[in-house]
Amino acid sequence: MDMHTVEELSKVLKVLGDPTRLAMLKQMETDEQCACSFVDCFDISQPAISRHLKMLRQAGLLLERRDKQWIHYRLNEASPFYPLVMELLGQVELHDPTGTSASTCNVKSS
Amino acid sequence: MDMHTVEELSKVLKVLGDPTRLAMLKQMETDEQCACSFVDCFDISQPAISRHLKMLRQAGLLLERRDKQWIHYRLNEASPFYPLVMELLGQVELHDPTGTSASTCNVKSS
DNA sequence: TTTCTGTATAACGAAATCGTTATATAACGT
DNA sequence: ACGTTATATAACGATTTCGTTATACAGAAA
Repeated sequence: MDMHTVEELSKVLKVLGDPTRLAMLKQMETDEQCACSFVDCFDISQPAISRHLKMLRQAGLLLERRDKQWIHYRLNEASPFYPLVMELLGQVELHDPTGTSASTCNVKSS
Repeated sequence: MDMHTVEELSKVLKVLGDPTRLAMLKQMETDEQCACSFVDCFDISQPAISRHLKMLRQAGLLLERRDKQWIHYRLNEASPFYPLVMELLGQVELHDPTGTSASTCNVKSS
């Protein structure tokens, strides 16, 4: 098991401690996601989504792949926090992650 | 394994996402701690310590035991987040949790 | 009762957070 | 070139966070 300093770990937990970001990560649990899918899925503006993605990226939790004009994000399996993130996501219920999801959100299937 | 909603989990992660609170929890990992020991251990004021403890209590993570004028806090093993907290604490390095600990902090032993 | 120690709360300020709208940039299609 | 779509950044405001100092409360001891 990898060990972390209090500073490192608390920084990551702070990033995870937002319902929108946590729900975004949940959507990336199994597949990569296009940034635009988050815009459809959450009832916040596209710039707000973009900033959340930036925070997740800066925490080292995400990798991106550009395909034409779309940018696909996925979990960074090489992050020292990847095991932790996966375990947390495993404890997150599906359906309507934030109560803010639009009807097109692919996480809400029930 | 217990499951949590995104809302619940993100709320707890937010509480955990502060270096002082995470270090406080680390000190309670094995033993209960008197509130005053945190005051000695961190370079912030007593009221600041008190507010951090209140947040941890309100998140359901702590239980308290009054003994004369001292209040001893310990992890709430009945919290649905207790297993998660313990696992996180297991990934936290000891020594000088925040870089802010005073020389009397009992966590820094090396 | 007064005093001391331990803890909590009130009131305040600086900085961070998280949303918005407006605008810029990148890549595609016509 | 131009318009459209996808994404990022800038600028701003409301709210939250986290520290402080001052004060209140609780219990012990003189």
